[in-house]
Amino acid sequence: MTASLSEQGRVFELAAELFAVLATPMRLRILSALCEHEKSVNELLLEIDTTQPNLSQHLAVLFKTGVLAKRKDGTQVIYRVQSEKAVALCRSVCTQIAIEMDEPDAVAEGQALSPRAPAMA
Amino acid sequence: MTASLSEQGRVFELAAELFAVLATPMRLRILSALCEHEKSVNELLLEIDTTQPNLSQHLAVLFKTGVLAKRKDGTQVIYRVQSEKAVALCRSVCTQIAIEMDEPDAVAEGQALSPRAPAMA
DNA sequence: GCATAATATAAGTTATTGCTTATATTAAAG
DNA sequence: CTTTAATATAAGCAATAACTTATATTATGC
Repeated sequence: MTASLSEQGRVFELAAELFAVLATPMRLRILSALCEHEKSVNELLLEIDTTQPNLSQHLAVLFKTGVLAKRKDGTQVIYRVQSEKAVALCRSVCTQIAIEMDEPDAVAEGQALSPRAPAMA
Repeated sequence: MTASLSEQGRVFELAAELFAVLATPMRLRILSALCEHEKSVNELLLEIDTTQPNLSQHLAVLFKTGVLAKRKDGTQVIYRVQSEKAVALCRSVCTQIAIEMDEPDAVAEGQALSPRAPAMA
């Protein structure tokens, strides 16, 4: 933290924006699914359990913020990961959380996301 | 990404929760201020430019999620960073954004948070 | 004990967000 | 052309979240 101090305010705004984009389980699920390989909306719809419009909306958010890229193939639209850095971010957080879910002991001593729930933080 | 696959759903929920906690400039500012050293609410109030209740509320969020810890000293409450991992996360994101703000060139080629705005992603 | 300083909580307001249902677009197939 | 498949957009709604103003709590100093 403690960025350049000159445009610090702007930095925090942009960082908060990025965190907000990743702050929903649906979008993390989508991102995770696309980590395997690029997929069409229909393919995603098969494994993600939501409605088509809802999926489209989330994809739009991820696209607009540069996390995903898309390409048209005939009548289909194929999405793929664009920002490897965003993926790396999610991966490290999720990995850490998964670890702490398996080790409920380490949680008690103050590195948890929540005093009760195991987490990353 | 792509966590344990067993409790993947829960992992995404917790990860999204953490991201949500960090998804506001105010809380990033607070965290940044507390990175220097622990501070009382009043001290924070001097450098953060918001109202006292608003600050208290944000501190409560950061405390409840384990990002901050607090300690009472007489009539004061002194907050400090509890989750070094959360700090590391913010630091890496903010650093990356600051770098990209200084290098508008690198942004154009698809690693930006937004097609327009420079960012982390 | 009373006044005051420091912090927290409550209540109300507004804006945003995620979801749903319904409709529009676009392209391929026939 | 017309129909159908694939995706996007629009409109509406309910829940959440951040902020404000006002009030409550708690501890200290007199």
